[in-house]
Amino acid sequence: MENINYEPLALEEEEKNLIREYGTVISYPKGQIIFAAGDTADRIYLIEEGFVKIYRITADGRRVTVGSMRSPGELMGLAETLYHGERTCFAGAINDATLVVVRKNRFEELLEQHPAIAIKVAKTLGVRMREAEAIIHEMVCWQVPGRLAMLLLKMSERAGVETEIGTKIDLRLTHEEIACMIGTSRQTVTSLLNTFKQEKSIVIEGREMYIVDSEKLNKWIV
Amino acid sequence: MENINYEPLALEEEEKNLIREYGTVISYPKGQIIFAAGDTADRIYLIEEGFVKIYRITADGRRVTVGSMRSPGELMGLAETLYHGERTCFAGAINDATLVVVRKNRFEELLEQHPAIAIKVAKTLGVRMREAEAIIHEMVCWQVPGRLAMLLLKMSERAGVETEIGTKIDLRLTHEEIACMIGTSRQTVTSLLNTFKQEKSIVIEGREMYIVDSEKLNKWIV
DNA sequence: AAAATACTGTCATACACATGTCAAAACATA
DNA sequence: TATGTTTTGACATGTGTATGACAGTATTTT
Repeated sequence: MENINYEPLALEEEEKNLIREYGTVISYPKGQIIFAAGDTADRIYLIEEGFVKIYRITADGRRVTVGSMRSPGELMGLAETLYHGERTCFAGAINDATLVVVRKNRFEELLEQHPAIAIKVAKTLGVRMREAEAIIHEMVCWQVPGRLAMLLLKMSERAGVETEIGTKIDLRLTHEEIACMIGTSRQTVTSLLNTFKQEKSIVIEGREMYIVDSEKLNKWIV
Repeated sequence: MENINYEPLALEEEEKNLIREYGTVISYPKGQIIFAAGDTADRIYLIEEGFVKIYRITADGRRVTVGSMRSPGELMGLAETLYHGERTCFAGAINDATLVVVRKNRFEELLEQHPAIAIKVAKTLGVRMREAEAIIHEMVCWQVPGRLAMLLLKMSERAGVETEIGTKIDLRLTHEEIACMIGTSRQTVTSLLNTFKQEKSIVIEGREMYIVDSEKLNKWIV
């Protein structure tokens, strides 16, 4: 198995400071929608705290999480702001979140005055492209168990906290939400998580989850 | 149905000329591999003539076309060259192709000296991100007939030539290749194309294909 | 603390599509 | 033109996973 791993291209502290200078801080409570499809894409965001999911809603009301999840330190809302002018997806705070918001014209000034940031933005989008391509690849080639195992591993890497029991993922996602991320049904997620629990590769306590045996999870990824 | 359409963000003629100055022209015959997974990503390409497909190969030898197809006037090979240093996918000439090749360090000079190009590159990647997200969305939500219909419509838009019969798509793709693009099996493509042929939304002559009724095709896209 | 809501577990049924196989047709090469 | 190779067409079988339904269990809200 290819285990390509693009650690999210981190911004340098000085780059973040530049962005902070150009923007203002806003807080969003858990569950709040940060932007919605159809909104004018006139601003970009730097995540200071919290996790954000990017998703679409289909004509028949189904949710699909495209492009996984954005973590603290990452920029978001770049693509449409740079080009299209209108959001094509939703962004929602998975938990309480603090973001730096930079308005489009300010952001453009920033890019023009600091070409290094423009290049960084291009690099970031490059990495995300590859991530998105990897997801397409997974959707086509892997079955649901593999996709779920991969999601858990990715989440533990990005949002995991080491504990005695194992890596704790404290995102409090419902099975429904997980299903949207990997393109399957809620019931399938339920039964697969139980399978993983039985083979002792994960431990679930309430809605907290611990990855205890990533090797075993890896075996599901064909 | 949402019919988001990101026409590939075209480069201005003067921008292309700049890129041409920084690179050299190379021709590839039909079928030739332009770069392969694992290659060092030390150059980017501007397509002058011909179409190029971007694909991956799985551990078990299956091909998956991620991110559709690149057309004349488009840049390719950006993402990894900007960041990662190693190709994660293959690029193959669908038909005879002519490309301008720019080596990485020359490209970086170009970006630094012409911030407008850097911003354009970021925009291009932004558009492709959205395209990739749209594909993920389609993979999750749509069934195979819808995905095939959409592929045909996209191809007619990007590589189509108007004729008396209808829009001609002269890419000479095999059913196998089409299957890789939409994540299905060769047999399913064969039988679906026959269905489309019977309902007279497409006409097939040899390996040339004509879209004669895009409305009917659109109906397959749920 | 009670009531309402949202989430999880489990089953039975259905079906879209993969897979395997084989023959016919088209294409490429000698 | 003849011959090997690739592509297409057709069908029969198998399976992963969706869907729906309902009971039990957590979480919120009142």
